[in-house]
Amino acid sequence: MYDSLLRHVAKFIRLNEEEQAFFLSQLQFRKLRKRQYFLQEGDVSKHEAFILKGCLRTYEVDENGNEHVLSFAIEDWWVGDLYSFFTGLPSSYNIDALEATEIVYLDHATQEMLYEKIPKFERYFRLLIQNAFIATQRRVISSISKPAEDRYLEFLEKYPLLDQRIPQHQIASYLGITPESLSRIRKQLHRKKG
Amino acid sequence: MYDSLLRHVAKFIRLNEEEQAFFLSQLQFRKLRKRQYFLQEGDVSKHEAFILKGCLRTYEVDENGNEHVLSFAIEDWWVGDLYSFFTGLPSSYNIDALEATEIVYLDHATQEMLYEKIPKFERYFRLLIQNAFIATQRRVISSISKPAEDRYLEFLEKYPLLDQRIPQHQIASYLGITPESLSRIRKQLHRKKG
DNA sequence: TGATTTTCTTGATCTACATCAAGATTTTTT
DNA sequence: AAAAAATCTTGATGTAGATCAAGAAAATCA
Repeated sequence: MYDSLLRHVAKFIRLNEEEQAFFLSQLQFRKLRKRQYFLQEGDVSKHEAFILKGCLRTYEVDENGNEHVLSFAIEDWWVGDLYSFFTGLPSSYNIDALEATEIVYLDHATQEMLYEKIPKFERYFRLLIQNAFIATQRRVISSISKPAEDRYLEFLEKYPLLDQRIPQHQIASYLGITPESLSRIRKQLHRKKG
Repeated sequence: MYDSLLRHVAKFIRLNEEEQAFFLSQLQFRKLRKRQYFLQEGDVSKHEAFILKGCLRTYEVDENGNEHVLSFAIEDWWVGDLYSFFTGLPSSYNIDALEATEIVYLDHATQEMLYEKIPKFERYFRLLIQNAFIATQRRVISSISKPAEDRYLEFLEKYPLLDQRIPQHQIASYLGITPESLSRIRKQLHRKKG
C-alpha cells in the first residue's frame, strides 16, 4: 500500500518493517475531484499531503481578484502551506485540484509525534524542505534575471510532461506572465524547432 | 562568547550548559574585510556561517557578466550555499562582504556530527530552513505578481535599516531592476510622503 | 587634501510584456 | 449531439521598466 510514498521516504532515510507499518498507519487517504479545494484562503492548513496520483496547484488571489500560481504538485510531491501548518494562522493561499487526485495526508500533531517516535523523520522532512528551498531560490534568481521564454523552458525541465496535462493559462500564471504572452512564446519556440 | 548565536538557538531549541559549551567549541571564528569572498563561484561551499556583525550578499553572475543578488545576510542570519554544502558540488553563487564582517562557521562533517550527538540541532536547522523557504516563496509570489515599487517596500520591511547601509544598486539587483529604475522609484516615494 | 573610484540622478529613447478585443478551438455538461 | 463553458490564438495598442548617455555627489584612497 502506498508504495510510491515508501519509495520516496527510502530515498532519504532507512526504515525497518515496523517503522514503515507504523508510519503508514498514521496516514489518512482522500480523493479530490477536479476543482476541489484541499486548502482555502483564510482557513488554517491542518494537513500536509503526499500526492499518489493527480495534480494540485497552490495559488494566491490578489486585490484585483487575479490568481497567481506559486507552485504545482504532482505525483510524489508533498503539498501544503507550511507557514499556516506550523503557526496555526490562517493561510493566504488556496490549494486545489487541477485533475482528479488521490492523496495521503498527516496532521500537525501526528507529524510531531512521528518526529518524537522516529527521529529519522525529522531528517526526512528537513531534507525535503531543504530541496524545496534550494529550488525556490533558483526560481527567484530566474525571475529577477531571465526573460519569460527562458523561465518557460525552465518550467518544462522542472515539470516534465506537465505542460501537456494542465491549461496553459495556469502555466502563464506560474511564470508571472499573461496567457497571451505565453501563447506567443510557444509559437516562437515552435518556429525555432520546426 | 557569541551570545547572539546562543540567543538565536534558544529561540528554537533548549540546550543545557554542557550542550551549549560543546556547540560553541565546534565553531570557528573569522573576520572578513569589505569585498572579501566567503564563497566563490566554482568552489565547493565548505561552511555555513552565522553573522555576528556585518553584512554579506549572495549573488550569481550571468552570461553577460551581470550580477544578480539572491539575498543579503546581516547580524543573526545564517548564510551559505546549501546546495553545494550538501552535495559537495561546485557552487554557482558568490558570497562576499558588503561591510567588514565577523562570522562563526561550521563545516559539513561538524554539522552532521552535531545532529548525531545533539539531535535537537536537526530540529534547529529544519526550522531555520523552513522559515527561509516560507520567506522565499513569498518573494516568488511578489516577483510574479507585484510591480517594482511594491517589491521595494517589501524589501524595506524585510531588511529594516539595510537600505541605509548598502549601495542602492545592490538593492536594485536584489529586486531585479536597474539602479536607474530604483532611483526613480525612490524619488516617487519621497514625493508621496513629503 | 586632492585624486580616483564608486555611487546616484536625470533625461531621451527603446522594448518585453501587458491590456483590450474578438474570433477559433477544445472540453465539459446536459 | 447540441449547448455551454473554458481555453487558446492573433492583432492593435499601451506601459513599466530597460538601455544609453552624461553629469553630480559621495566615499575611498594615496
